[in-house]
Amino acid sequence: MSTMSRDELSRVGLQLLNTHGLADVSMRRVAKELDVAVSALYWHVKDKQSLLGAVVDRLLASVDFGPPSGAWRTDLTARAEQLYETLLTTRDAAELAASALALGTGGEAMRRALAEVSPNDTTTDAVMALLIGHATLHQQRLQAQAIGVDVSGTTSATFRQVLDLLTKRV
Amino acid sequence: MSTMSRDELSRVGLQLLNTHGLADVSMRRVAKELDVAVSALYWHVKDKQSLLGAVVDRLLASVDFGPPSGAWRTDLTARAEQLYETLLTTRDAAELAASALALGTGGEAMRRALAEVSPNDTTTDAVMALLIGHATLHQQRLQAQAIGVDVSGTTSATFRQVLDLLTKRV
DNA sequence: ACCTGAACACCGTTCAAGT
DNA sequence: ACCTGAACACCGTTCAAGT
Repeated sequence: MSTMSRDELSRVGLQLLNTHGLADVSMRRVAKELDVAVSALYWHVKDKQSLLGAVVDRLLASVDFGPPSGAWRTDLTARAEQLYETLLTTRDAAELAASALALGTGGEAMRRALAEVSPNDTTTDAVMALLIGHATLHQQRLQAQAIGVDVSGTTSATFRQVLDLLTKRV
Repeated sequence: MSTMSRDELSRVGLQLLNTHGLADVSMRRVAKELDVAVSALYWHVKDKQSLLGAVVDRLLASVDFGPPSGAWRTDLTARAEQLYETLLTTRDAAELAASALALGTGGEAMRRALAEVSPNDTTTDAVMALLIGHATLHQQRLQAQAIGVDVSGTTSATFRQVLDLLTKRV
């Protein structure tokens, strides 16, 4: 009677991600939140990676890109920055997305959104890599600053600078 | 009498990484390999992340860069490709390095090696991001191909192409 | 079709106690 | 200084059994 579904699982998963971080998005935690047995989850979802993939997809679905303007450089930059912001804004989202992408269990919407306004595949790949890589590295700054630690010698360029370098405008 | 040391731990860790993958580099597994109690490890190492950081550092120490030639584009490309190869050659190395870099627990040698031959910080940051991002995404291809699954719509550009795009040669 | 309960084989970390 | 043993609080996954 709990109307449990794959969609419901990813909702709870995303909520746990936001409030407690990736470490707390466990099968047991999600089950507890839904007040069901852990084993019940496996009826709706293949395994944990598949659940995490659904969480990434739900997160990406919340990003609203709007229609392309026609100027690819503008569109690509705008979309990349929107995605970058989402990855940094949501707790542990960069790590989550990276792993989903690496395992092929989610996050395809990201690549699709970029490919739609990209002039060619190589550029799409480059922006994807930059996005994932820079977001991953940015974590260190946040982490370090939070503890009040020396931050010199770590990633300092903004995503925008790096993106401009790639699209040849600097 | 077992000559256990921080260095020894990272040696065993790297060996486990190569032979069994990241999932098997656990405190308990390393302890078993050394034939000591798990708790003994905590005398030599703060926690698991610190052990993994030491493993990354050991891996990077095995890369031999050679002195700079003077032409930054050549040097930067060469070093980036060497690092890229290392990340792809060693099992789960991309994921491991990404997490160590993100948490600030290891991998600084990577950034140092690139900065040494890079014209400016923004370029260093860009190459770092590309390196981590592209290596992460590349995993999907390997994973997918291993299971004989459709690989279209995934990262297809080589690291070299993407790197050339960044250093403006295409 | 959908869910429970119990079990299996693991985790990281702490800490008193030993030598 | 360095290590053991035991405990604590967790994991993901499977599977017979229930409704």
